[in-house]
Amino acid sequence: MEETKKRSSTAEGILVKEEYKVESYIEALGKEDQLEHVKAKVYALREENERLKTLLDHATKEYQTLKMHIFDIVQQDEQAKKSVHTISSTLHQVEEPHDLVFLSLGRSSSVIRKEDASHNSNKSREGLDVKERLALSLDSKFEVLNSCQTTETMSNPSLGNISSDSKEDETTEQWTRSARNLKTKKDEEDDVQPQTQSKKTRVSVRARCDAATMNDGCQWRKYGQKISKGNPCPRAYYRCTVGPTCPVRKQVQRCVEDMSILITTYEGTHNHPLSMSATAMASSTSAAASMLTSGSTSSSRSFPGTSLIPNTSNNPHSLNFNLSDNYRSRPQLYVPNNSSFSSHPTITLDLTAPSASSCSLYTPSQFNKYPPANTGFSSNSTIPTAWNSQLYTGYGNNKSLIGTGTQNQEYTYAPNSRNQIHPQQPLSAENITKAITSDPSFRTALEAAISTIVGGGGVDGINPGKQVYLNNTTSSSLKPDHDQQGSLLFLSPPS
DNA sequence: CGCTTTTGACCTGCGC
DNA sequence: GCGCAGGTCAAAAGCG
Repeated sequence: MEETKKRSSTAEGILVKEEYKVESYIEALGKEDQLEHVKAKVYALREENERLKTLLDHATKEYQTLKMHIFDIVQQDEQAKKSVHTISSTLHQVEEPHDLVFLSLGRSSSVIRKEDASHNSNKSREGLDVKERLALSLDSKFEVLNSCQTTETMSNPSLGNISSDSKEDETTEQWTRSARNLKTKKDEEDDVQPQTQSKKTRVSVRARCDAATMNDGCQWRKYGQKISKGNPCPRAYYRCTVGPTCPVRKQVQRCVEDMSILITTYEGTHNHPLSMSATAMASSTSAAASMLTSGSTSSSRSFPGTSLIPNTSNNPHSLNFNLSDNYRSRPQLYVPNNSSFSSHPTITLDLTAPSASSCSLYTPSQFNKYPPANTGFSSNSTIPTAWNSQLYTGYGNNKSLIGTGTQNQEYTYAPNSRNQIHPQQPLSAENITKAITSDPSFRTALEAAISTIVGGGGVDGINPGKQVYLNNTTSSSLKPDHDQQGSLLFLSPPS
């Protein structure tokens, strides 16, 4: 910026000198026929001067705007940390709260402006001349349960008791034990071991793909294939072959409802460096898995969860998704509690959901009721094209879900015309928020997603000049229309 | 020849 | 204990 200013002032000085020289020259010659020619030259020089001034002004404005955005991001990053405490304190005040976590990513100028009135963090954005914005927000909303919810909650020890970490830990442990249905002592010992835990936690990615498998940047070797019940399409089992001892495996199966949808389930932790594209996928899935594991276990206990990224590497390129028009759709996170997930908590990133202005939640019975949608994720795609994903996580018998969409109106809940809540959530907002805010890999993934969007100027529909906001706020709301509590991880779509 | 894929057998967990 | 389903193993086949 300073350099630009210097160059501009230098140019101005040169112009003034040249003007002076020319005028002197005219005087000396005294030739009228040359006067017009020289005047035109001077005029042209003045115009050039004006253009340079305009350029300088523009550059200065852009510089100020960028400064504001950096400030915004830093501010919201701080608020993200504060929100954990806010959520915690709110939970202490509200008995059996109904929690709602928002996580938005996408161009969302209108969304942001609508919520500006209630979100302090957005105040600084007022008056900014921004045509397009990328918004990444992390909001938490809490709801007081109605009587039905309370009954439901009381029947399930894993719900509601989130007023303190210790209580949460205790109830989560109770629920976990219940879900495991009196597992053996050996299993309990395994729970302490991170690797075992990570092995049990899975991240599933639903995406449209014509090829047999998604090209996620890793090398895989097929080691088995099975026809699973209820799906005529065989399920293929792959093992990571990048590292000789890499324990990561994935299952690939076509969706029975829509054969164009490929469901890829990852399990395990890479113990070797990954390519950038593989790291992108690994980080996103790892982050999702970390969320799941953070929400399902004691906060005092830490384990890596299903980390698909190498243990030893940083992942600055995580979530390196290619974006198409589908990026306008919000990623959706689901917590299915199918019985099949009881021993394998699974998060599903659904990259097939269409763009939606409101959100829906899904029960496991609705798990397959996805409407056809275009994600642009094809056999040629290296990475899913958009944060157009839905994330399911599943625990035991507690049917729950985190998600958004429009597909299932009967589950629609929209306190803000876009929010919905779903019954029987084993994950509390506190857990999710904790997980998100405390998990560096998730932050890394989101940040990388943003940088990808911003940096990927050539991607379809993406304006390289768009700006990014991190929005992390907390608010409260009542949701009396729902009879069960739930958590919603909401990645709002761009407007 | 080496690697990958295929495929039937085997193992394990869970529900009845 | 039995049957079922999911998951894994490993030998055989295929491929470049």
